[in-house]
Amino acid sequence: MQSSRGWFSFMDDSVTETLSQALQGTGEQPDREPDTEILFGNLRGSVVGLRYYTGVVNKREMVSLVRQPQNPHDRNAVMVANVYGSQVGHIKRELAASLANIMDNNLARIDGVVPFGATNVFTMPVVLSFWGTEENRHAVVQQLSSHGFKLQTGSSGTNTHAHCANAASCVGICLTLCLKNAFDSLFEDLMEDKNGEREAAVCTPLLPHQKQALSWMCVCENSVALPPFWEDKGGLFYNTLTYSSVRERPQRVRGGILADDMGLGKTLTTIALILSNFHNGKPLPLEKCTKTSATPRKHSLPGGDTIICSLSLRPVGFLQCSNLRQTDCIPRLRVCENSPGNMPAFLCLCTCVCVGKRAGSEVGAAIAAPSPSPDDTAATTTLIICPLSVLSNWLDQLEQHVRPDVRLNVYLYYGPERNRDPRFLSTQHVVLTTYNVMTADYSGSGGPLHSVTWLRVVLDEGHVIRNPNAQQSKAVLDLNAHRRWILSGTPIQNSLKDLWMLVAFLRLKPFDVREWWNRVIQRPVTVGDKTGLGNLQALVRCITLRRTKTSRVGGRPLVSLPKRSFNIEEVELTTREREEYELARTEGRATISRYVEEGSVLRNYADVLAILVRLRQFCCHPDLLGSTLSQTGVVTATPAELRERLIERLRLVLGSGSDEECPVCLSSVRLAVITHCAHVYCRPCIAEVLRTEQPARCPLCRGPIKASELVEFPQEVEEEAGGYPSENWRSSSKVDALMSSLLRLRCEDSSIKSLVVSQFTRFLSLLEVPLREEGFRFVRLDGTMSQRRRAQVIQEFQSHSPGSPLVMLLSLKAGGVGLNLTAASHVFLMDPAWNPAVEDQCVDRCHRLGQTRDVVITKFIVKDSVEENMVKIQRQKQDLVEKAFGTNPSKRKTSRIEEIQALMEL
DNA sequence: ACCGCCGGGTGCC
DNA sequence: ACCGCCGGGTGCC
Repeated sequence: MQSSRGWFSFMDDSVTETLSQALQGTGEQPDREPDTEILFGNLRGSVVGLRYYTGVVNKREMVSLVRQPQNPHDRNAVMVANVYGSQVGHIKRELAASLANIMDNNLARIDGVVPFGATNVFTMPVVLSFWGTEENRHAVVQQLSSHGFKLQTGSSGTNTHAHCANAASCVGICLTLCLKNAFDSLFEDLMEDKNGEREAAVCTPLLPHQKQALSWMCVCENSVALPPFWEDKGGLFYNTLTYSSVRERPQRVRGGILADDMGLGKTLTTIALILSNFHNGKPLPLEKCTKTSATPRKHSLPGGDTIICSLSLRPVGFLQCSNLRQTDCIPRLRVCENSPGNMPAFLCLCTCVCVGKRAGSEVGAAIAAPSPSPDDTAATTTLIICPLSVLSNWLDQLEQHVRPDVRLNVYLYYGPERNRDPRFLSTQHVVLTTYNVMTADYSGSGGPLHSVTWLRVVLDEGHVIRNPNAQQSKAVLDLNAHRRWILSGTPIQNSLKDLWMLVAFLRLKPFDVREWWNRVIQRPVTVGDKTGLGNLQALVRCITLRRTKTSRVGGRPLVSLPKRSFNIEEVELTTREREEYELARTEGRATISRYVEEGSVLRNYADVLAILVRLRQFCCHPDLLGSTLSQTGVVTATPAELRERLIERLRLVLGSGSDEECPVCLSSVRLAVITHCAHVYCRPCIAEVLRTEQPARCPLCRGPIKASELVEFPQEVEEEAGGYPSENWRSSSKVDALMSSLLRLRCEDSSIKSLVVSQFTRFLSLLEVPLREEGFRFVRLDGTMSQRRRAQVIQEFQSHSPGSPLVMLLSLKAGGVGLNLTAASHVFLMDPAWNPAVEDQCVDRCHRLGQTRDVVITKFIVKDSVEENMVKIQRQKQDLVEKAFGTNPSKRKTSRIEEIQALMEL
């Protein structure tokens, strides 16, 4: 198995290099980032005053330098500390004077390593490495030499420099593309070293991979294993990366990152964990309800705060606990065989997972508490923090998966009337709240949630805390808990930097301190150091469990989803529509072919795009064009006016919900910006180009571009209010096609729900009219809606009650990846997208765990139109993406022009 | 610190 | 002796 050989050993150099580049990320970097730094050189200095301090270091141990401007003896003082932050000594005065200047002016970052002499009594040597940007190199060298110090610039320094420059130059090409691959590789094979599924023989309603996850989570919570890179060296604990050692056993908080793809049941697994792994590996003791609550188990979404609160304290469910019989140290699930028939799945899970060093055969007392005991047994409550949008999902799942005749106290800490008494909160089994509420309470310090010592804190969608400067991140770090979990389908979104916050939250020593993370992991990986990559992999491996939908457990797919079938339904335009369409197409063709002849397609890209969008809109409904594109006869205008108009036109194109693709990353544009040459990119992608190319040129047309000239698009374009009054409304061939499908479906089986998807939100508005006329209950979900409204709509749609909506009008890109629309089993894609992946993603919202019916996808394509050509191009697209690694920008440029020609049949 | 530095004691060999 | 040399006291910033 590859994993046993080190995960990257099978890759050749170029792949590794690409990977490390990918991991650098693309986001803007506000503060000084290690990514762009180069090594100026090294300098030997000495640490003095050792005898006055307690901090000790090992041979080769890394140390940090800390300025002490307030030192009464010398305002230039530079303190030397070990990995744990204990002071070792000071930098000798003369050198400190020079370093202070460099540090105070941010000219370089200085790393220290004690090469030998670590046991000296009075002074010890230290090798200082100076890192910074090229423009500061001279100043640093100057500053040092003016004090009589000379940097040693070994060959290693220049190598690193060359590597960085090289890496930077090709970063822009495939970044977002290989980012996904890179992260998947990072998490690849993580299962191999995890505990296998323990209970394959037992038929339990937890799916195998969920049992596996539960088992893994229990091990993480109960195990006393050292964090990665630590060794027990006879009483001392030694870190093999920083060479530091400590007397007390280093411990990360028990927990980790459950990074399974969405839809694999992270929520359910977490609920199982809460119920099954309480103190000392025993299940959560729950009192039985004598009478089952007769109150309706329905609750509303967090729409009205007060309603929520009134619902907040209620028995959610039940877990029957049998006596624990623990045989050995293997985690063990036992399942009630005589569970009542109507019990949902997991409720039958009735004993526990227990991990102990070596347990006797007796129940209870004989279970060896993992030593040393990790939990203050006074802590009993699990705090779950999630985005507001999934709050209701947690309530649903708790309700659904916990047996109704047992009392699990779940308190929804939300709304103005929430009970802020920490004593009350700590008597609950589960407290559920949102990041916003938690952050608002905290406001810099304290708050009720920070007054409780939690047994466990669970961060749902934990990637939301990836920005360490965000208030919610700070608040989260300050919570007191014995065990900490991060649930996230996308633990790393943009770059390796994202991982630091998660590591810090898990208190993975010593990486919870940014400096050590940067020095030991992030910088080495960024400059393409293979050892660094290996260390990163080892680190991730030990705190993360990640499976994707395509992962397999024991040779079987993780989840078996219902079948899905895919139809293309060709739509014939009426004679009248055809005439109008051909008119527009002929006109567009003439314009574009002129551009092609002139070789100016890319320079007139905005115009070309507008023509295409117009034709695509026409295929849906002639009224979609609206008055927006009344451009005829190019009146002479100043270049500035022209530019302004082009930008305006593109704004319309993007605002219409059309799915434009970024030429750099070949994915849908994210955080769209437009250059003054009218080409649209993701902001991070073009930022990378601007950073690495001097002078920067537009990747498409090679025209000069400037950061200051980038124009941003509004994230959400506000839709003009008001639907289309039925009087002025007319139908179109495509609308008719949809309506006849919907009517037929309703006739066959009135419980089938459908998603109707379009890129054009205006088209969705048009569709409301016939839906209403035919008496369909429907809801609508698009990007302009507030989170709260979205949640309401989803809840309404997902409901199985008789009057619930049968149709959801969905804008193609609305909603995050977490969207769960399993109530629908039919998907109607009204218009083709540039990027087939976006369509797949959309279909996945109903074709996912929880879907019970076969999913039927229908794509309406107007025959003999631009849409048909788009479908052809979509098929070729996948190839292009796969080849993109080896493709240079100019090649991609030509393929883009070819694409447009193919669309227009030129 | 098995050093360097400081400053007092000392002064041919 | 306004030096050299010796040896004890001393020691981060």
